[in-house]
Amino acid sequence: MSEKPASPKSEKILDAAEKLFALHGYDGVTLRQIATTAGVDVALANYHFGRKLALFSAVFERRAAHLNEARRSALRACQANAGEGGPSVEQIIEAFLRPLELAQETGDAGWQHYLALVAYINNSPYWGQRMMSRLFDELVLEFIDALRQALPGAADRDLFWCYHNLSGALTLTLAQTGRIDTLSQGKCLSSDLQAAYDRMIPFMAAGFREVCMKS
Amino acid sequence: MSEKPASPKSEKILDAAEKLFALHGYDGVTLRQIATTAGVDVALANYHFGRKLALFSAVFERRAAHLNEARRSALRACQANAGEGGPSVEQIIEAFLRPLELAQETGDAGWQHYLALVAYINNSPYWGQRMMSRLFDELVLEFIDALRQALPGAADRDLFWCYHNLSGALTLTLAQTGRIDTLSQGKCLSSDLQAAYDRMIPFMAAGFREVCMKS
DNA sequence: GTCTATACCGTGATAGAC
DNA sequence: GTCTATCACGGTATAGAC
Repeated sequence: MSEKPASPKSEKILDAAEKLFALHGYDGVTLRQIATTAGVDVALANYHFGRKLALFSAVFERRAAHLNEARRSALRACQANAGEGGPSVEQIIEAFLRPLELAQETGDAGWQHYLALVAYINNSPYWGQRMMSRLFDELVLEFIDALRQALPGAADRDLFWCYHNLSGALTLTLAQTGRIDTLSQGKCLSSDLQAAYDRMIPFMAAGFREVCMKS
Repeated sequence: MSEKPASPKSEKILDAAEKLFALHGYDGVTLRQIATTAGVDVALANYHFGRKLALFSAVFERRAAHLNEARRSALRACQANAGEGGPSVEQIIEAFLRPLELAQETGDAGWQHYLALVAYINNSPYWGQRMMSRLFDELVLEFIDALRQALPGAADRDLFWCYHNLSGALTLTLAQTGRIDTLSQGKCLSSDLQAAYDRMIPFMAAGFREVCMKS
């Protein structure tokens, strides 16, 4: 699972780029800032990764397989535990979300930055279509298949739009913008992922049922 | 409602900036691109608006009052139509969403770009907290008050987190990234806002009820 | 008051010397 | 692997035309 880094410094570069791209977006970050943050020379990023865009892609790809694996095994586990009818909508959504919470609970700040970067990319009219599908569609379609089974008779269009709602709420959560902190005057905190997921799971499950089972 | 433009060309600049900022974000756009798109000289943006950041703010502010007014009167209207108990969760959410649909149906592409820009800002860890609250919190809190009334006994924290889910789904919708087009293999289209809102309203209403009325 | 032409100077990505 | 040079492009100020 853990590929050995090409070099210690190239990992530092990826870490720095991950953090800065997540916060400021692709164009909001310079290679110089990345190099400074990583404590290396400006040209080293170029040496290891080539052009800026390739570095961006490398950051995006670095943790994608890990993430997909964690989600896939959570889905498999809940499918194995479920009876003949398969897992419930709640269980499937939980399998989709909880691995993200765990990733951010490891204390590895890198995961938090990575997920904020995914949020940035997913919500971008420019990058969203360009970069998400290749790495994530296959697994997302597995989840949607599972949901289709849990929601007999659901129309595909309804399923996809419901997934869109889930994806949007999740994206805003991962971005951790701090907006809910202000809006709620401190009653809720962007950084409190457990509170977010605890409510997202029943919320989304009820939404899926309402829209997909109205028949 | 329609303030007269400071000059014909300054409106062109705002239109161009709105479109480009929405697509590429603040740092992804140069003043030269904006000027070229607007068909004016580079220095004119500076003359009318000052620094780049001030132009960005001007774009963000230009349509905010219109949008808030449209939403506020939709809320007032559904409150007036409702009986003693006040409007339902569905009606409140509809009042929150439908004005956006209408704005984009006027054929004015500017509104579409503007709403995509709001999506960009709302989802940005950098701009989200910095720019959303001043213009939008007051009205959002009115909506949350209405929801609190429609969901008796709801805890504030639950209400805010549910609003966060609604806001996230809406944000991804407004960004119109085209991702759902690919994921669904054309069964759903980002540009089909009516399809999105038709499902968002029952979806979100069911989610609010599930989380806020579990008592 | 509105707008254009142009110049300034810092900073960016990237390539080539070491 | 690292240091440094290159050269284009960025935001912005100024001068003056209409």
